[in-house]
Amino acid sequence: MSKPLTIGRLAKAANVNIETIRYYQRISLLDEPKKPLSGYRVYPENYISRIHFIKKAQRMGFKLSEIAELIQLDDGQCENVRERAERKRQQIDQQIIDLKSLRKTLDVLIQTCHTKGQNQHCPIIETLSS
Amino acid sequence: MSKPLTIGRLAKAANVNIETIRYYQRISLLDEPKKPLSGYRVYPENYISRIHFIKKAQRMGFKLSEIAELIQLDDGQCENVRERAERKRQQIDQQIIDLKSLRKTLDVLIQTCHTKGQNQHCPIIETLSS
DNA sequence: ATAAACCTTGGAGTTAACTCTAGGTCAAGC
DNA sequence: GCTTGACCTAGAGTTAACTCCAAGGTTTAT
Repeated sequence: MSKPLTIGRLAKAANVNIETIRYYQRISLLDEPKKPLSGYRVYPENYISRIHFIKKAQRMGFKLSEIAELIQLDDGQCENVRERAERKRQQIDQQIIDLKSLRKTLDVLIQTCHTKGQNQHCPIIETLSS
Repeated sequence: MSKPLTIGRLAKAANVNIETIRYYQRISLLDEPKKPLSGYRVYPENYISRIHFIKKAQRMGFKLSEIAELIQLDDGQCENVRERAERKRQQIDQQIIDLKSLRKTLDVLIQTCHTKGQNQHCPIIETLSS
């Protein structure tokens, strides 16, 4: 039978520092499994994907507190949860729009580089500051 | 004639704390205008949009050091600048993909809320942890 | 059965990005 | 012309998100 998922193995599997997991537990972003009477804590397998989720959301610019909120959407009653989800979705829409605009600016920059040679002053900042 | 753009007015116009501007100057993300022999520093108008740009880029998940890089793309020679821009664009593409996936998950959650009533366990985390 | 590797608790240290304070200088309005 | 609010410099303090450390207890591999 396969080895129990201790904190160290979880850290390796999820590709984070072991201390990061303890930190997430301290701020209750992750639940800490009960400590068995003797021995080490064992983590359920789905903690791996839970950490992946956190890391991905972070890369998208969410703060840990926002991620905690997202996770809570998952198990809350449907009252104003829907409203919160809708607000979050709007934020995301805006973020996508902004990123696309930045992407386009970079495209222009790259094109200018290709065709005009060096020393062209590109409109990267001006385009994005509207 | 209009009042000179001093640091305080710039802060107000760009909607940031005055100390944030001083901080950006300290880390040379913004140039500090020369201090006139007597009186206060005056900032060019385009500093307003420059700060807007910084803030927008930050909301998209760029670190200040990355933003400094983006700004430098603007006035560098074309040598490997293009390469850096292309790498950055790829990052952005991935970020857009991830955001779209998150958006979709939220949509599903919202729909489920609408149609199924409360107490449905929604797949928000599972969907995003791949 | 013992050493190497791993876990536990508690707390301290680090980095990025601000934000505030103090103690002084300057200038715009009454 | 003087007061009061804005600016200046230099440095300290704060918050989020880790990351590291010490001094022990536990497991596993040889």
